[in-house]
Amino acid sequence: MVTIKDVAKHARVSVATVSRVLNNNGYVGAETRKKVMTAIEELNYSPNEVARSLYKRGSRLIGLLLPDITNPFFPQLARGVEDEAGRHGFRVLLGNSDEDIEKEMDYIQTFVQNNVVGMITATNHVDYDMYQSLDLPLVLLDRTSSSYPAVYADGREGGRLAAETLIKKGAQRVTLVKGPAHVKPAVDRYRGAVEVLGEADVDFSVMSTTSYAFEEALNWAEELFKKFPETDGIIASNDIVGIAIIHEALKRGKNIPEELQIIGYDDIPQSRLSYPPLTTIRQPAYEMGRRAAELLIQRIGQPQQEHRSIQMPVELIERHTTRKDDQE
Amino acid sequence: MVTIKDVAKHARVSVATVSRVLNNNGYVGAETRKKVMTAIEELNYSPNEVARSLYKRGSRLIGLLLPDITNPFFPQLARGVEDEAGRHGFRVLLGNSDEDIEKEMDYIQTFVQNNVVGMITATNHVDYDMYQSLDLPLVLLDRTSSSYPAVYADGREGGRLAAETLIKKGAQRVTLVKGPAHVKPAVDRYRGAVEVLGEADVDFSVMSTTSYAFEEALNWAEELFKKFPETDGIIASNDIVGIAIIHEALKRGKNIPEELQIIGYDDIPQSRLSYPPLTTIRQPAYEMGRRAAELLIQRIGQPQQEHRSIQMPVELIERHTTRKDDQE
DNA sequence: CTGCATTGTGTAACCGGTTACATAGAACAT
DNA sequence: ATGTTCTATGTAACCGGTTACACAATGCAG
Repeated sequence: MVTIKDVAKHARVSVATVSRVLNNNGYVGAETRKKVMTAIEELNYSPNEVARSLYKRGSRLIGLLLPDITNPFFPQLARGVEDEAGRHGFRVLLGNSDEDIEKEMDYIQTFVQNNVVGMITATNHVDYDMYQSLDLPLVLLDRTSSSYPAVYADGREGGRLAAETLIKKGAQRVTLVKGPAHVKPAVDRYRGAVEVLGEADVDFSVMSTTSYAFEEALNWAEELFKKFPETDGIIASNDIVGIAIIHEALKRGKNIPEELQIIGYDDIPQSRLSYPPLTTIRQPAYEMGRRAAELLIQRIGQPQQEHRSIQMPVELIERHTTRKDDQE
Repeated sequence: MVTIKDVAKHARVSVATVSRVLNNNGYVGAETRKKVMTAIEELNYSPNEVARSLYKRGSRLIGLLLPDITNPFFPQLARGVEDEAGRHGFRVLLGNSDEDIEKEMDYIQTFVQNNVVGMITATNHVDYDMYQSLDLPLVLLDRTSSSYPAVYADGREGGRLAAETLIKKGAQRVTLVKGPAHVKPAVDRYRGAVEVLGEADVDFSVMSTTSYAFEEALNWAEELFKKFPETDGIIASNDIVGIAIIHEALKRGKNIPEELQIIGYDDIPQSRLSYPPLTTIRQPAYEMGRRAAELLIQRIGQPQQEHRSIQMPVELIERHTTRKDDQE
């Protein structure tokens, strides 16, 4: 490994001078600068980030904690933060918590041990000691809290929008699929939907599910049709179960959207690929990730700043699992 | 931040002693050990990984370079390596190359700057200087090379298997979708399929595509049916375009699998969710990631070892876009 | 010509760990 | 009793950077 000392020796200057040209601070003579530059070139030197980080007490790393990148909603968030972070010279240390506190704490410890300069986390547990005692810039992503800045989409509004849409399009017996109770955004959108359904002139039932896992999505769908065979409008807890429901409905010979309307949540990329393509409530995932990184980097610059949260708009993406306007 | 010095002071011993109890090496008296342990507890101390890494010239980080975690095949690889790495106390620094050499080189630099102890990479460019001059344990994932150990699935065999299956099930006019030319595994499976199709008594045509992106998948599908409306068997370049093809076929009123059979590649989780569920060639992605991490960690232990590659089996997953055996 | 500010460069302390080496007491062998 | 080995602990060098500080040369004002 070629170190700053090698460069210094090669250029016949001190390490301090090399460091100064690297960081472009302090005084360096034009002549000297050139010598150093060539030495760096010739030795193909690149500074050790670890050493720098030790002295500076801060790396160029950002910790990113997500529930599970295997769920197609999250890779988009991740790319958003990664791309924006990269644009500012930061890199991402990624952790999947699987919504498990143990893992979450482990990762946070790792982040701290590696001197990350900030953290972005999609957690339901900001109120734990672990976070409280952290004195790092921190931004919540896809989650909210009164104590930290956050970037999130309005789940309640999303839930309302889904329910309103279904009602407006003439669904009479709505089934609302409720996501896992320990996942905050899932309950937000559930509540939003219930608010609207409760006020409207429709029958509705709720089916609870306990996970978003692919493997179980088809089971939820099957269970749903067993319990509520007469339903003519389904609000899925997310696009995955939405797509699973399309599958199951088609299997049972239901006509979509004439007999049965379905509306998903998230607008993951594959929801336009289903047939019929899934109507859904879009969360701008990539953009959310990007904004979170932006916010974090801003706070790394001025940590004192009072915190600002960003609520992103949700949006109805009308595809073909809902009817063309069926005004009452 | 609480450092080893604070602990030492608090326990009235030297930093060396604290370090010795932390690492469980050297001699430490029972009494002293206890004192140190309590001090650690009381101060809630956890050692700074950066400092350790500097001295040891090696962190507990592994660099993982993937094309794009937004493509659902890769998150599974990523989880495989992450989980296995975690089991051995390693963490993952993730980079998305987008199959772009610039980005790839940037990430590699970041990895070495951060003293990663090893790298796992899905690259088509192992032969570049960047890699040659690297003296880190390195394993290829989902790619091959004669110079490095690799974990990959047999693409040629997968292509053959897909073609054989379609032929055996009675397809007469096969369309083979060829993936991007610069992605190695894509051309392997293409070649495998061509081998079999060339020998068989069927007509076949090839349609070239230049990306795996979601946004374009439907366009490829549309183009395919325009160019080859009479096809009765399609080998998709991966499951995403497979699913897009199902969509387009259904839209055009084709009966699947009676009129048209489709076979995908990868077995991403969502391919069982399509309707009809997609028959596909499975690559054991999670397991591949896991094995790659395993292999890498092994090599970190004994770097001299001559390198072993692991070829994982591909497997036909018969779902409902192919017919129940239609023996000739 | 003198004094002060500006420019250029080097020396060494520092970041927070690990470990080689020194030192000393205890245990054991002869 | 003495030498040797084992156990226990501390001191200080080291990892590869950054930067405070010291010092010298130069420029410029008065």
